[in-house]
Amino acid sequence: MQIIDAAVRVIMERGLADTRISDIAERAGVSPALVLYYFDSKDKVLSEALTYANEGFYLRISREILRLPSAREQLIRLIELSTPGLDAMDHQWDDEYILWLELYIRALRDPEMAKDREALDRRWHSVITEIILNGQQQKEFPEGDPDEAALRLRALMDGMSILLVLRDTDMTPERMRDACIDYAAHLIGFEVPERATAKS
Amino acid sequence: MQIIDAAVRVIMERGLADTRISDIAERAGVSPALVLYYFDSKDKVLSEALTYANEGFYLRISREILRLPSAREQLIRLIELSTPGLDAMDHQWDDEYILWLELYIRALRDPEMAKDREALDRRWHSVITEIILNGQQQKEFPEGDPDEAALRLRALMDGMSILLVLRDTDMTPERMRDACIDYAAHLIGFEVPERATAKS
Amino acid sequence: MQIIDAAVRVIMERGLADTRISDIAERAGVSPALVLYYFDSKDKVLSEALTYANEGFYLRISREILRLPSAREQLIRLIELSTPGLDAMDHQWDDEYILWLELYIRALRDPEMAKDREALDRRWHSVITEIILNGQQQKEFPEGDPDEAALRLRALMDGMSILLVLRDTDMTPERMRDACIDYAAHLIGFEVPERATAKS
Amino acid sequence: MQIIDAAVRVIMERGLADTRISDIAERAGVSPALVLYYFDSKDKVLSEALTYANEGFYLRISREILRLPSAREQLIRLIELSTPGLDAMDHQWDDEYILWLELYIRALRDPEMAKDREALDRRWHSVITEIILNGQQQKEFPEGDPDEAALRLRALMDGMSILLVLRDTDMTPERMRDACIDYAAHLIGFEVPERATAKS
DNA sequence: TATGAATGAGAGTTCATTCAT
DNA sequence: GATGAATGAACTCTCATTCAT
Repeated sequence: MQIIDAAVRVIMERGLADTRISDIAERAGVSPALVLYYFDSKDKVLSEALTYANEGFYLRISREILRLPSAREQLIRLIELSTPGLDAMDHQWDDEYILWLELYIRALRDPEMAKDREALDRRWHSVITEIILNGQQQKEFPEGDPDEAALRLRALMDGMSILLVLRDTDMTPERMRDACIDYAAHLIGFEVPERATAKS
Repeated sequence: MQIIDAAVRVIMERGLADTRISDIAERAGVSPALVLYYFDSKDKVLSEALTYANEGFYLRISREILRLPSAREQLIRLIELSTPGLDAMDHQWDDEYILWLELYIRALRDPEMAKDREALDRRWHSVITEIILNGQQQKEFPEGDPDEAALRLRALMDGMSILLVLRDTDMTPERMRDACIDYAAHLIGFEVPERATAKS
Repeated sequence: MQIIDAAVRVIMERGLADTRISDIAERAGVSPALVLYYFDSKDKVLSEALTYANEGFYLRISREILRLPSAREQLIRLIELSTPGLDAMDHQWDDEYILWLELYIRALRDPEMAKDREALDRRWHSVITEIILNGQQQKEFPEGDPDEAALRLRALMDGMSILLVLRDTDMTPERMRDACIDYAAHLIGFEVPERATAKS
Repeated sequence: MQIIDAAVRVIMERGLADTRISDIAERAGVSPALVLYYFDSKDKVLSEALTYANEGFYLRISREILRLPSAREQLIRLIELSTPGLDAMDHQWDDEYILWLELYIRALRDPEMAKDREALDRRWHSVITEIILNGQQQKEFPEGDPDEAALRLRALMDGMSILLVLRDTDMTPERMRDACIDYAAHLIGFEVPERATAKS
């Protein structure tokens, strides 16, 4: 929706804490009162915006990954799509990871948000375990604990994404991609393709 | 100082965005006006509190690590000390990682904070590279790129710390410790000690 | 009408000052916009509701009183019907006196309402004086000033009704009835019937 | 205090429901924020203003009455002082009865206020019963139930005060005074002094 | 007739900051 | 140093009212 979209943009720009209802309204081209007409309170707008954005992220990734034939390719593509600033085509979402960070911070104190956070993380987690499990069943990957692998891989991806959205001078999208692919290969037990390592 | 200490506590409890000058004053047992008498503005109090806390974290870790004889032990201890909730002795600092998160969020939009963040991260980074370099020079570790290893290890530690302070149901301090030690061993090339892997 | 009825109920429950158009609409099962379609403004709805309710009170009382043969019985019945909570049969109107109070308050500052208030009071006053006059003409009552008697009796009834709707612990419907009948008897000069005094 | 005083005036003028914090602030010559600095919320200001005003009323009356030698004179003076607009000397308090009305209305729905209302009424009630009891003990008045007399007298005074503050065309301060004195004489059993009846 | 969408005008409240003492 | 008093600037939220459909 128009308002939720505006909210997502504003949160990315100003941060959750500095987002005012009037910012969202202005961005959406409506009056502040209308924002509260649809969502009953500021908190509700922000919550819905956050979950909506994560929903979108999840859908975008799932859709593209399901097309790929092998589990290894799926995993690599998932890493690439999760790497802010890697794909030249759609830079609109480079800073989407900021929303995750904001969600995390808010989840620290807001129990409602904590539940949302856990649910979203769990879904994200199962996207990864599904791929691994699939690869193991197709004998593409060796035996192993998919949950442990996914947990570790997710954590590395998280830690690196943070550095990227922070524009850390030492971190680049390529470095993140390569590190994550290497780690995934190590954890799950598959060969790193040539191209990826070449750039590192 | 009394006020800065109070500020750190309050930020941990309420979050950066929800911390009021009066909260800090109340915690420190002084009047709100006095807080602004010493620090000229709210932003200054918060900044100083954040860097002060990180300073403390850095000192506490450095001090303990320098005592240890081997690089491997230093690295493992560094990981353990960085793992929220692992050491039973001093739970006061379990949630200190929250401060890093808050600092990251603020660094996204506040250039001043961004500089502080980069400086602190750089110092933290060099603590790790120093250990690795040392180990390599002592022939304890094989040759390798200490920067790349440190960057990757730091990212995994960050990603896992987040889950711990978020009280994620799937994550435990032991899991974090083991995963990070495994990863460090893999990246740098040393043997994982028995005890650590046993619990994983 | 449906909307006016709803308005009366809502005013009794929430008070004049806290009654919102949307409350009335909700109670009437229509949209807030429709309320303003029929009545042009919030003030108009409230005014009409107030006068409508008083109209109803007046009609209910007049109808029942005119059936009674003697002036004394009429007066006693009028007192009983005006006593909140006395008649077990129709408790729906127990708190109707609240509407008078609200009307009084509003009449303090709203000249339009002040006129309505005076008109309603005047009609109520003449209901009483008519009864007294009638009784005097029928030689049922001795000579006297019906206006003075009515004014005084009304005031006592008002003062006691307030305590009843306030659920004052010292006041009961029976106490009010007996006191008012006693006073009427004293003012106008008739005998208090046995039953009434027995309970006092 | 300055602010409470201002609040009392504003409530008298605008009514409880229409009194804004900014009205009170303006009247007191301070900023709206200061009003909330001393009283934590609008409700608190209004409550305190109401009880403070009633307190003042009670004190003013008590002080003057205690000087008088006989119970009858005390009672008559109490009635006179309670009659809005009667005493030419201090017209500042003529409309103070408005505050009681507002308090009553609010007490209908606000349990906190309901308690205050009952307490204030009870104190007012005992002022009257004390006088009656005293008169009976001094053999100035015959035997009788002081509570019943006080309840009835209070109700008449209330009912008539309302008409006076409403500026009802039929009601005058003198009429109220005479009616109340007559009623008191009748209830308690004393002689009405010449002067009072002369004017009626 | 009936309504959902939309808005403008406030209102209370919060809070960093200033200043006299 | 230290504080209470005081304020201005926001900001969220409420609500009567309007209007297109």
